[in-house]
Order: sequence, then structure tokens, then C-alpha cells
Amino acid sequence: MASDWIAQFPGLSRLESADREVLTRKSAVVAVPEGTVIFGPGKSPENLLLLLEGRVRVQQVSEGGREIVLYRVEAGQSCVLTTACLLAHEDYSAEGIAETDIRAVAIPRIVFDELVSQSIAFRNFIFTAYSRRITDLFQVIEDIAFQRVDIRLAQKLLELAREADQVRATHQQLSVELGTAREVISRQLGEFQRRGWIGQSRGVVDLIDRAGLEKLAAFDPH
Amino acid sequence: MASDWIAQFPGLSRLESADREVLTRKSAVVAVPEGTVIFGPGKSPENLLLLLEGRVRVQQVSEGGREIVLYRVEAGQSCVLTTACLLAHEDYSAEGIAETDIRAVAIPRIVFDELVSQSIAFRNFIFTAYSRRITDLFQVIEDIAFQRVDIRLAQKLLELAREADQVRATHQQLSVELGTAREVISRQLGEFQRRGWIGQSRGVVDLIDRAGLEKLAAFDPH
DNA sequence: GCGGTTTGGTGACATCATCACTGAAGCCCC
DNA sequence: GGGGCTTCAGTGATGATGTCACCAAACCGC
Repeated sequence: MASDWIAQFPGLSRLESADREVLTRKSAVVAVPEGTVIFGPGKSPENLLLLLEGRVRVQQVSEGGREIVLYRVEAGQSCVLTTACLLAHEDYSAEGIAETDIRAVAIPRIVFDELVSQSIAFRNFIFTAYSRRITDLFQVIEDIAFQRVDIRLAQKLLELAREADQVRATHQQLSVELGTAREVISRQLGEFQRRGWIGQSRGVVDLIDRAGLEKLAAFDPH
Repeated sequence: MASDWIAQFPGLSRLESADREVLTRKSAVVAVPEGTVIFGPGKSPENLLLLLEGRVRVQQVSEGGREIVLYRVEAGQSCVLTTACLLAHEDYSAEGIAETDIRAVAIPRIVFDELVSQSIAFRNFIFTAYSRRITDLFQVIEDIAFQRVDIRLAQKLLELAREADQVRATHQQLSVELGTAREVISRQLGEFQRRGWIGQSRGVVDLIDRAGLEKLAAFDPH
């Protein structure tokens, strides 16, 4: 039962059977309720987490109390940021928050080290995950530095909505997604509404005209 | 001769002698002239570089042609970004440029893998380096998103000047350092000059009153 | 010296951030 | 079910930053 989860991680499919055995025997499946702070300033994690179900939001918190979302860890991915914490014993100013109820595989530090040492497949898994996160961070930097907020907001709404045609988020929360101010979000959403792209009610944005949003999201000002 | 370089990397001091032997025997000290593009879009590196002398600038280039400096790799540090490339075979939109003439140890992919597998000290070295870079990126994101340009410019001038009291850079180059526009730099430097903090000539900023710059650099608007 | 290129300066305007304040919508609690 | 509180959203004024257009000065190669 509990040993079947490896199939959910494509990057681990090439793991040899001895390593699979170590991984399943020495790690545990844990449940974490929505809203839990998984790691954060002054809270080093003890385990590497591989997400089976749910989503983790990683965000940066500045001294001034301002926040910005860096990336999300989805089911089937690993929260590699914690490995850097794990091995470098360094505190980050970033924090990871369970955005939904979560089921995850918790790999203790010792076991992580053992697997990195023994298995080339596991190493590839870890370094590939790092690679993805760093790419995410590069994209965040580029967007913040060079992209207009209306375009970024349209993209973010489509991303957060996924299949649904509704986003449950306050203007404040959306401003944290983009690292901007609430007032900016309010005004931009007002503009989107005037254009008939969205409807608004307290804590909710309804996507009425996806095509309109998509056109703006794909717009290249250059 | 060529085997003494390990002493220059504090993180490698705990390497066991067998691993030291592998590292020195299977890697080569290379020289790279200033201006060389070490890695970049469509140019995957073949080796992990440990810098003995010189400096590498890593910057992001966007489609619109705009650029921003992400961080620098100094002597005594490793260019870990390349390890992610190395192992994940992924192309980055970032590029690494030799900012000075460089001497570096080039560790082939195979040897890197062997060492990661065998040596816990080497693993710690690598993951600690990752940790530092990610921290750097977090700081870049926070600065771009939340910090005023004048403060960031003052900080950057002091950083680039190091011991010297002069920075050799055009306004254009400084704008890339901060991910902003040249005009913004021109105006801010004009203001710094009016305040008597700096002097300007073509391609050069002279630091006249470090204390003034330092005060602004340390200023917390919150 | 001449002509082209790079670098820097500046005004006008657009976009975004900040501040201060208002009112509306939900919630609690009796 | 009507206060009172809290959260959420809207908005004007103003400052900071980004963009565009253009010009002038400094440098470079010949």
C-alpha cells in the first residue's frame, strides 16, 4: 500500500529496487492540514517532502512585512528548498505554507543523504527539481523587473483559476502573488471588469471572458 | 603545484584524502579570458567550475533584450548553476560571463557525479553553494519588488567600488545591475552628484563622500 | 579634423507605489 | 435581527519609477 507512491514521481521511476526499498522503508507518509507553515524563518524542516496530494506555496517575507509568492510545489514534486536548508543548515527568509490539506512523503535527512550517495537516479531527481525551482525564480525576477502588472495579473488569474472559471482570493492576496500593492490590484480588476472580462464579489473573481484575459496575458509590449 | 588549490575552498577542507586525490587528478585548472561567455542560452557547460581567480557575472536576458544581473561568483566559490545544467540537461535563459580573466578548476560531469556520490563533504559543499545562490536570488527579488532605486543604487555603487573609490561603469551597465532603465540611473546619479556624494565622468563614477552613500544605503524607509 | 558611435542629459508622459480616507460586506454575539 | 467589529474594496492626491523621443557631448577610427 504505502509503498506504491513512488509511481507518482516520474523522476523516481528509474530508481533501482534496493533504493526503492530504502526509500519506502525509511520514510513515512504524513498528512499536513491546510494553513500549516512547513518551513520558515526560524523553522528548519527535518525532512525532505515529496508531495503526494495538495499544494505548497513558497513566499518571501521582507522586514517591512511585505510578501511575494515565489513559486508553488504541486503534487508529484519535491520541496527541494528544504534540502538546501537540510544540508546547509541555513535559515531562509522564505516560508512554505500548505495551501491545501497535504499528503506527503517525509524523507529524513539521513535517508536523503544515503540516497543521494547511492543512487544516480535519485541525484538526478533532486538536481532536476533544483533546476526547475531556479528557473521559476528567474522567471519571477524577469516578470517583476520587466513586465507590466496588468499583463501579469491576467496571467495570474488564469493560472490560479486552472480549470475553474472562478478565483477565490482577496485583492490583498492577489497583490502578494505579484509583489505589488492592493490598490493596484483593485484598480486593475476594476478595469478588467469595465471591459467585461471578469465579475467581482467579495473575495472572488469570476472569469467571464477568458479570451479577453488570454489576449492580454499573451500580449508582448515589445 | 596544481594540487594545492583545494586549500582555497574552505568548504573542501574536510574532504578526505582519497576524494582529494580524485578531485585533483581528474580535474584541470583552466584559464578563461575576460569577456568569455561561460554558459548561456544554447551553451551548456561541460564542467563544474571552481573559481581560483577572477569573477563571473550571472545575468538574466529577457526576450525584449532587457537584462538584469542576478549574482556574481567570486574566487573561492563554485558556479553551481552549472551543476543543475550539468545534471538536468536544461537550458537556462541566464548567462554567465567572465568579468575578469579567470583561473578555475574544471570538474568534468562524471567526476562531479563520482564525488557527490562518494563524499559527504563534497555534497555539503555543493548544497551550501546552492543555498547561497538561492538566498542571493531571494534578495534580488525582494530588492526589485520592494526597495527604492536610489537606495539600491547607493548599495550597488559601494559594492562595485569595493576598496577603491571609483566605479568604472556606464549608466547603461548600472541600469542592468539593478534591472532598471538608463534614464533612471542618469537622474539618480545626477541627484547624488548635486548632493556632493559622487563625481562623474564618461564611464566612471567617483565616490567622493562614501558616508553619504552609506547613510542612504542603510536607510530603511519603513 | 570629420563622421560615426557611444554615452549621457532632459522633458513629457505613462505606469506603479504610497498615503489617507471612505464605505460596503460579512461576522459575531447578544 | 440589530448593533458593533473586522475585513475587504474603492478612490483621490501625490510621489517614484519606467518609457519614449530627442539632443548634446565625448570618444573613436581614419
